[in-house]
Amino acid sequence: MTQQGRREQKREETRRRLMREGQRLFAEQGFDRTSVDEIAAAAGVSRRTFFHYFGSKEDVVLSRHDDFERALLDAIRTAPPEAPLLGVAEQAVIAALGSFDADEARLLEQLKRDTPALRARDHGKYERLERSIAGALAERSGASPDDLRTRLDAMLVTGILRVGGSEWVRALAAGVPIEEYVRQVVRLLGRELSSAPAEGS
Amino acid sequence: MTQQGRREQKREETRRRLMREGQRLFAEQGFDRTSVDEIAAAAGVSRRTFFHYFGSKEDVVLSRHDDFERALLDAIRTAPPEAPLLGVAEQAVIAALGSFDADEARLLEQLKRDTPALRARDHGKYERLERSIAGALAERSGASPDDLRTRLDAMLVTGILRVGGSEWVRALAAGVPIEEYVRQVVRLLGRELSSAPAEGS
DNA sequence: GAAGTATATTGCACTCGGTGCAAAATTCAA
DNA sequence: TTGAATTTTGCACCGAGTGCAATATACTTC
Repeated sequence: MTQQGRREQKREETRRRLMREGQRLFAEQGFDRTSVDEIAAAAGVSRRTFFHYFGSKEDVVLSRHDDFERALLDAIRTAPPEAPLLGVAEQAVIAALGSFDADEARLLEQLKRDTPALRARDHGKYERLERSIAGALAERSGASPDDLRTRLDAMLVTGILRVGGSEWVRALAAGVPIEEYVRQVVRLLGRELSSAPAEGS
Repeated sequence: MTQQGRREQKREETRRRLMREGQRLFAEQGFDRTSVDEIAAAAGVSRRTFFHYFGSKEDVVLSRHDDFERALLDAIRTAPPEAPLLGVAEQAVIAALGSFDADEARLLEQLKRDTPALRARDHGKYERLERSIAGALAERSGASPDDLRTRLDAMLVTGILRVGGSEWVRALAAGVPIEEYVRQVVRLLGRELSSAPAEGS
């Protein structure tokens, strides 16, 4: 057992290099004007190898989502069973967004702003996330993940994460702490929805 | 002026044929296992021409969205200015979903269920729709479309449309009228959110 | 250290979606 | 009928993504 994890280590290293070079090129010349071949070459690796690390070009940018998805789902699962939905959402989103590098977040947000393909893929991820959240919520409540209420709840959590996250990044310059920001988002949402719709029309 | 709009008429006809054949092939063999060449051939037109009618393969299926997007946005714009958000959402979603063919909706829902690429593109459309909704809401309220509250409101409307629509299609067999269904969705949402989150944690 | 096994990397050929361009066919207005 | 506007088409091209088989590299065993 001279070196147990040299393979794994090298793999990790290559992955990082691909991400670094990818992000750099994207930032410099835009997402669309950067080809996979270019990224692979910059990372000193073959085009074919690139696809062994990332399933798509978009994943170079969006793979970070997997990290905070995990954090979010964990927070939902470990929340006290009697907590109200918005409370759970608040904690979960804070947990997810907390582990986020400011610079990287800003770049990501900017790339998403001017790259339709990236936005589409991004939303595709949110769609899958929403399903996972529905699953986690269903575990908590004992209901089915396909239950209407469960789906609506999942929709809310996802929406808070998405909109809150994006707006928070934009406000990052002001140095607002995440906790406070998310709390305000949730408060705003609660107020918006407590005004009942017209019942008779 | 023998024929004023024969061009336009023929164009419309070709478009319809492409959609019909596309939907048929998708239903028969699945979205992924149907190529653009196949659709074009079935419609008796060249592959290149296909792309003069649809920007992408997905659009063959999703172009209907444009119709009910218009209906939705119109409903938002013409809503009384003092109406509460959930009321506006309710009316708008009813208006949008009302003009929907049941069979086609079911096929679409099924295709979306087992085609990731389609789901992704679908969500991409919702993303754009959410922005449009934010714009319409901003017109009403005088706020900016980038305002946090406006964005959250737009998120809610989109979510109601998306989840409500999808669930409604699943329940179509039971013959529940749209109005009632959407109203229940909104009521459920309102109840969910009126329970305030824990303020001190 | 050498031999053998597992895994990573690579090149290659291929499919498919999508686009630019210019020529040919069609529709429309004079 | 002539000529302009527009549609259709073919063709060549790019880039993303995949399957496969060969080669190189890391790890294990003796």
